[in-house]
Amino acid sequence: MSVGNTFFKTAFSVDNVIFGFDNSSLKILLIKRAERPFKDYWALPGDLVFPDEDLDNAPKRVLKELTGLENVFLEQVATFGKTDRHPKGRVITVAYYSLVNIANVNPKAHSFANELAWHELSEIHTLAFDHMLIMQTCLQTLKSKVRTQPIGFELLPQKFTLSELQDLYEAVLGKPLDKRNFRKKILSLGVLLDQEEYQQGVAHRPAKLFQFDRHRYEEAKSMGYTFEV
Amino acid sequence: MSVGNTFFKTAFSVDNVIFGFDNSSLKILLIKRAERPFKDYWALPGDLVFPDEDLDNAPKRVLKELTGLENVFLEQVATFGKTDRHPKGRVITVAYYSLVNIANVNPKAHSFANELAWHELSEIHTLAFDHMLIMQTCLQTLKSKVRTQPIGFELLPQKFTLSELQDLYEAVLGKPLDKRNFRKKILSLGVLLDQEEYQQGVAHRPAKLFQFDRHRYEEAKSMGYTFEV
DNA sequence: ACAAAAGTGTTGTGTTTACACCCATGT
DNA sequence: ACATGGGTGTAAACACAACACTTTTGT
Repeated sequence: MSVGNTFFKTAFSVDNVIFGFDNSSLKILLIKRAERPFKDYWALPGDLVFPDEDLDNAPKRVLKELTGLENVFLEQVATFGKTDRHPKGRVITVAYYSLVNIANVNPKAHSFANELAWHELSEIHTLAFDHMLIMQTCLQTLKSKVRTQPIGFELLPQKFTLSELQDLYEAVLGKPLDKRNFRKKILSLGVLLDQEEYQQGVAHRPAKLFQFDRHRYEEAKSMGYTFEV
Repeated sequence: MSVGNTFFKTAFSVDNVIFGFDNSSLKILLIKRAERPFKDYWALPGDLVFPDEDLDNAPKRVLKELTGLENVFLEQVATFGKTDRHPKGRVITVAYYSLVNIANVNPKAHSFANELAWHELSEIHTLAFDHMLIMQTCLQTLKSKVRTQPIGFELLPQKFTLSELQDLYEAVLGKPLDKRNFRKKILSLGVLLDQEEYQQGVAHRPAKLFQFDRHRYEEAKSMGYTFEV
């Protein structure tokens, strides 16, 4: 496996599927391409990997440039490398997904050169390159991960109600869940901290607010416990 | 995302963790490196990706060169891209794993330039580069996949006994399983075809041979059914 | 006759599902 | 007073775990 010059013909990028949750729907952050190919198409935010940069750093950098966020959930999903996936040359891309709380996304970042917007998942039908496929792969990963690991919280504000959490799970899994069973299950995990605090100014019985206990959450994660919803 | 020349400094490889199962132990196929760096270390078989080759083709090519096998189970696992993972330069590598029946591996392939051998998993303690990490990541993926998808069969000969299948599961999962529960579970999936045929020449009651029903297996796979052992 | 592995059911325990009504608040 | 979503328990069905003895063959 010698590193000969003939092999430096391939470029290397990352693409980031940034999930957010708002008004009970699941969204992802897209940029509108300003250049050809696929000019004016919506696309996943991404960039080439710098030659002196660890691979995992590239999606962090992209995320921070776009949203101002650091230290959020971000995981590698898969690598896409068909020879014809980029019309301008050979570009292999590593897909990542991240989970962010939309409210925390710095709006200043939107003054970025490219047009930037949250899109509801159900309304995305075409994207540049093979980004549809990449997006669907990441969604699939999110779906299966959310059922067995407590990562849903990453998409919510610090304090949330159980109904908000349930709406989120329903949006991700794309199916309705039983309220009583959902609550029993999620509370039995012991990763929710009762804040003894309530919603205010709602035209119905105010809901209790919960926060999630990052310490117990880490324990649960490392124990690979199972959580079927 | 323009494909500028400054970015063609990175080389691109695949590495393949080839699992086999033999004498009730799980093994992987390693090559002994003939060149520096890591001369005389055991390493995962891999190669650079050709500039005009689909990424997924590269591990197929590596597998075929080494074993003579085609059309076996092969899946992408993850991509490793720390800047310092290869002492000679920047090499990003995509890890794949495959499941093969050791008996089918063409012994002629062993006349390959490099020394080639099956190693028991429990006896592998050091490998070249970051291949230990890659191997462990693939093993982890195999473990979790084998619990929920019927991929174990890929490691066995066409006809096998239920005890052989159980031995395999025990080797992969690293823990003993209850015989009666295992049989109930596996038969209830309906992916095993009773061959009405028995072992011969064994010094005990001969076991029934099963074959697995690829058709039903595909159905089960696509239905994402769950199978906890 | 003995050794070796094959084969086979039942019962208790825990988990999952299905389901309907009262409660607290704002208007 | 009414509309809105919040909050709660129980019973039936199902899945899982634990467990021991008989059968068939070769030597």
